[in-house]
Amino acid sequence: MKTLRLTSSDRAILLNSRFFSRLPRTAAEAILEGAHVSTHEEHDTLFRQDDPIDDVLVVLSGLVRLYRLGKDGREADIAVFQKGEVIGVNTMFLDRRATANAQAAEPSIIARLESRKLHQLAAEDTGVAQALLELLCHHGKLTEDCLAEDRLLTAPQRVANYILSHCPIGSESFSFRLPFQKNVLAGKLGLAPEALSRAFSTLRQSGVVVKGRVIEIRDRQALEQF
Amino acid sequence: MKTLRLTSSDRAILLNSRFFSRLPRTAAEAILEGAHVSTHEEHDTLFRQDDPIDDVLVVLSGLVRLYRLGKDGREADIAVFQKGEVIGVNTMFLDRRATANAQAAEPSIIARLESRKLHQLAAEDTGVAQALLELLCHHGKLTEDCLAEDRLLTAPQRVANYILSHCPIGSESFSFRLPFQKNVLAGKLGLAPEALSRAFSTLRQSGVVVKGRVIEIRDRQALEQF
DNA sequence: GTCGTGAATTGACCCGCATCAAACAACTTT
DNA sequence: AAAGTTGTTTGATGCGGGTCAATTCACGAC
Repeated sequence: MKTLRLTSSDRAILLNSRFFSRLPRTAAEAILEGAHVSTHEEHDTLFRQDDPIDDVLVVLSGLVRLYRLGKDGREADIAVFQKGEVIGVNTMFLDRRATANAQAAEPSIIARLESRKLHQLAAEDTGVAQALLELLCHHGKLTEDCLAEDRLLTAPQRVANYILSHCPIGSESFSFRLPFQKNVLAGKLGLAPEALSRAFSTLRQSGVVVKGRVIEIRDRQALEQF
Repeated sequence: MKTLRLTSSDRAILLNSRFFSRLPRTAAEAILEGAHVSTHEEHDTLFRQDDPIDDVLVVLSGLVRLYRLGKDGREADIAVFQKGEVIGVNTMFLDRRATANAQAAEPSIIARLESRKLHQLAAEDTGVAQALLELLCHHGKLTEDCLAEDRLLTAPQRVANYILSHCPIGSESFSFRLPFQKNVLAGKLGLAPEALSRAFSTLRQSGVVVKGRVIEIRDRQALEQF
């Protein structure tokens, strides 16, 4: 891993991200001031549970998995972050210690923002605070969704849900490419890879065709009522 | 359900709550201005998923269960709120629609704060925003904890965890009274009531004695390593 | 105290998914 | 083309916990 300054394309990615685009421009600039960039290989650990955290991370490219460890060493994914998503805001307002482990799930480029500075800006500028509030609410909702899905849905239902969430409204049949390995998807859905595979083959009878990373949906209705 | 103004003891409960105590005093006063109170019987519904929400709720007494419904009518608890806890902040910064159902799990008294006003105060006063940020981070962490527990721990382990979280540090044996029905605890832990019961009887061999709502712990060590 | 009602427990059974092992497939490497 | 390497699928098996039914228990009303 090496640390660099931001390139102009890095800046562009950041400024277009969901979070930055809600930030007052001056604040966005101020935060970018102290930003650095690091590159990581697959399986690199970005931080570990209970580590003291001084930076907020933003994924510029690649994929980051956030997970907790059980006593027996098993891993439970809490969240998966893609390009433009922000990691570690929670930490900033708690005790500054990570509540989970973060690991690159593919080769990744990560922007690191000083959380002290961001925290301070939030204390000075309600626009910044507002953006953070929206970000946290959004994260919170995703986690809640996840929890509810775990408790209410079977494996094929979760997968059907995931597929539908990638389906443009109105279209009856369509196809898309998984944004990451099935491995990672399984973790995100709280499944073992084998269970994901079996779920896909169950869904075949509802018009889901899987070819490598490409998912094709032939009958949206059937999926919805699964 | 009937709606009233705040009594002075209501005010006291609010001002001592985790959230209000972090609020600038003037802001706290301002919010209390427009506050109302409602009383509810057990099983009363406070709001339903997708309902438009105009108030943030604070539990003055009793207990509120937040849950989602599955297609088949099964319920999955997202969170349980006790005295002094705040419900519906997420909603305020999203699309103002409830992401879950809320129901009184026992006879309850609820304070209702105008979320418009709170939102506005947050936009004017970074102190208010700060308090909200901390609140959201805290909620977020609890939900994450829940998700991780669901995925990593068996029923007896979750129960052991719950018990330990109520154990004052340092004491080797102690006892406490469950703050709500086992029913509710089961839901909170993502278990059927029967599973909770079985978990308790599994833990008996580790020195846990259950008498009605009172839990007695004889051997903390044994619990921790479960 | 007795009674009655809802909560909690226990037993029997079954389903979903984790786990382990092995076969396959898609890519690299040589 | 052959041999790894890594990701994915398939099969066999076992455990955890959900569900249904039947008691038993706890607690408030009387």
